[in-house]
Amino acid sequence: MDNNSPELDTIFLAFADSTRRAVLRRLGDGPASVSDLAAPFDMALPPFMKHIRTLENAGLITTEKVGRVRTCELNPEKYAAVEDWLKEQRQQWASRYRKLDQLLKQLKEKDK
Amino acid sequence: MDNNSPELDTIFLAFADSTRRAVLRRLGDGPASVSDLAAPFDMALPPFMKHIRTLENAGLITTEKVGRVRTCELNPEKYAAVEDWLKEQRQQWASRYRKLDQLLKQLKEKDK
DNA sequence: TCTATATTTACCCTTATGGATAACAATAGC
DNA sequence: GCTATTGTTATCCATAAGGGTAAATATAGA
Repeated sequence: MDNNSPELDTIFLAFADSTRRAVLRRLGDGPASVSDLAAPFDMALPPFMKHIRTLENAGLITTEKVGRVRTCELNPEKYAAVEDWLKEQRQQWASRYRKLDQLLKQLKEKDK
Repeated sequence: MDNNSPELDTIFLAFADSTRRAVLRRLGDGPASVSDLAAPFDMALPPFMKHIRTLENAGLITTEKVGRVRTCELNPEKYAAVEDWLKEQRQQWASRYRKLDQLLKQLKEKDK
């Protein structure tokens, strides 16, 4: 993925908020309705819905409305764009900095 | 790292801009002065310096001024916070979604 | 010392973001 | 059919973000 990518903009911006990160974490346990997701937060529903829309626009979650209830679900595939970008960064460091090899190994070690 | 982390806020926000991502990419080739970094962009220096400060505040780069010239250098260690966060996300998916095992393997495969 | 270079400071402007409220659907259940 | 529940729409507000210009600073070099 090119650095000049509106997709990366929206994904990273979506990550840059603790409420949204907490929602993503919660959705890791499985799908949930908007009000269930909102419950832990001291925030009115309309602004909370904006966070949901931000996550959806970034492609990090999908939502579907059935009856009154909108159910949200994690879309882990989208994380691949971030993984790819980070991977490219690491590869570039490796090609330049010899002394960073150790760091690279440490980072990879954590993935295991 | 906790989801409720101002550090992650600043790091992800720093990533959420194509100019800043391009600067990071460039710094992967080695240290550079502010004006050298700014050269490829159709942007005045003062706003460009804001990007530099954003990256520095996030801890993604370090800068040092010697004489007239401020030299910027990548600080790859800081990327570990992001790696850790992504790793935690993946682990949570794995504990819940059986069918995501395949995706996990694909993501790890890309790291090699 | 004069001058060109490399920022830096001080403002200004427009748009985006994160929050709030109030009022409006739309559907589930009795 | 009423009523409570679950979103949604419409505004509004304050602050932050990304951009600009003009002028100041500081040092390198002739």
